[in-house]
Formats: sequence, C-alpha cells, structure tokens
Amino acid sequence: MPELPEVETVRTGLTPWVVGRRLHTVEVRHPRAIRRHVPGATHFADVLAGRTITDVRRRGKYLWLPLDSGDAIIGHLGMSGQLLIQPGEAPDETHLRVRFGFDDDGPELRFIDQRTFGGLSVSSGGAELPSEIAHIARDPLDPLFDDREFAARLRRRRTEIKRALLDQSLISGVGNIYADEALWRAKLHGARPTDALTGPAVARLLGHVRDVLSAAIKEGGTSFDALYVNVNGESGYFDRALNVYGQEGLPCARCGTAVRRESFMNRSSFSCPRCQPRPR
DNA sequence: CTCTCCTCCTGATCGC
DNA sequence: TGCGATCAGGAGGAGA
Repeated sequence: MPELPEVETVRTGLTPWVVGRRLHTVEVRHPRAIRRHVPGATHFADVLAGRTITDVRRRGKYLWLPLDSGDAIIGHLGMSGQLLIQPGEAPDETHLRVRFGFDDDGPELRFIDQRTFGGLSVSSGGAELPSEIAHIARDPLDPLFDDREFAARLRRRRTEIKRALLDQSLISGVGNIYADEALWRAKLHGARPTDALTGPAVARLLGHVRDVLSAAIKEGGTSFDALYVNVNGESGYFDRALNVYGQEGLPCARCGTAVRRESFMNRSSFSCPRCQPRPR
C-alpha cells in the first residue's frame, strides 16, 4: 500500500533510470490506467513521443515527471500500482497497463496495476507543479512544510485526528498504515477531536509522523505482499517494524496489552487499548 | 465552505 | 470442490 515512504522509494529508484532519457514509444495497454486525461489514452501516448524526462518529483503520494516540453507526466500508484524498470524483452506482467520505450533502446519503464486504483495522465504546462495536484498539501518531510500553519488549520477543524491525518489537503503522504503507527507512538487515539489538541500535542504528533516516515524510507517502505515493490521489483522491510498496524491480538510493544482493531471508514484502525484510550 | 461517506477495482482468503 | 461474501484502501466527488 504505497504511502509516502513507498512513493519516495520509487521516486529515488526511478531517477537515475529515466532522467535525461528521451521517450520513443508509449504503449497504453489498458485505457483505465490513463486517468483524468481528458484528451484520452491515444493523445497521452502521442504527446509523450520524443519528449525528454528532466526530473522525478513527488508531492504527497503523487509523482510527476517534468518533460522538456514544459508538460509533465503525473502518476499515482493507488493501492497496487508499480513503476518498474524492465528490459524490453521481459515478458508482459499480468497487470501491465502502460509501457514507455526510450530512444536509446535501454531498459523500459512499465506501469503495472492490479486493482487499477492508480493511474497516469499528462499535465499541460505542469512541469513545476501540476495544477491537477496543487490542492495536495506539502508533506511533513518537506522543508517548506509549515508546522504552525498546520497546527492552526488542524485545530480549526471539527473532526477527529486520524481523519485529519488522512486528509491530503491538510498534510500529505500519510495513509492508513503510518497514521496508525504515528498515533501509537504519540499515545493518541485516532478519534480524538482535533479542536481539543494542544499546541504541544500537535508538535509531538508531527514529530512522531516524521520519525515513522523517515524510518520507513530507510527500510525501503512497507511490503505486505507483492503489490508494493521498488522499481527493481524488490520488497521493503518496514513491515518488521510495525507496532500496531495489522497486529491485532499481539502484545503492545510498550505495555503488553493486546492490540485492538476497530472499524473506521469501511476499513480498519489498529491501536493499543491501554496506551491509546478512546476519548469519552 | 466543511465534513462524511460511497465508489472505483482485483485477488486472496474464509466459511458453508 | 465450488461459490459467494468479505477485506484491502487512496482519492474524488456526491450529498448533507
């Protein structure tokens, strides 16, 4: 499940393989992989031919690849999207959606996506920051992330802290796994109302969010199954360091109490009943 | 404007 | 063995 550490691992992995290379043929194998690209899949392929990729950038869980034309390829991995560097002769993956061939006949870039929640598009003039993702907030590892502004906006909200952490327009890059892990580290239950959090509590939580994201990047992200891998097809190792996510019934590493699972927005939240008491 | 919730999708797994 | 139900969940957009 790609969140910031997984997308960042893909970004850094991709950079040396694609920057400076000129696209030759782009083949769209599944039209649904081209998302919110109004002119359609054929236009997507045509407009990219002959363009050179100049960088690989990220905002939250979105990637974009600026082009020498001033446009950019936007990509989101969704639940199961992968960007792989593969030799052109490698057999087609089962869920191969798009393949990018280059002028130099070197390894190609492939977009593979089982559940098709991910997708690609071209942003016209979006090399600096595509307008399509301008509503996504900076992530907490971004040097320009504004802690004070975040705290102020958070306390203005009338919602719960976990919902706020998952709101990409408030803070980006955090998904279900790292939200649960950061809340456990901060000893906060996800249902805590945001407007009652003190300034120091928000600062502590932000510190834990940063710590868990940074630690996960060091491990190459979290892989539960073959759905998330880096650009060379390798798994990340942060699943070994998870304290609550997916650990229902196992003892809390701090106090030994069995980790609980609760339903939340049609999915699951994991927490320690003792360290993270539910607000009354 | 703000907030909540539904929907998109496929494959693994489980119970009958 | 087979088949239906359930779960996984990011993000946009509908609806309140």
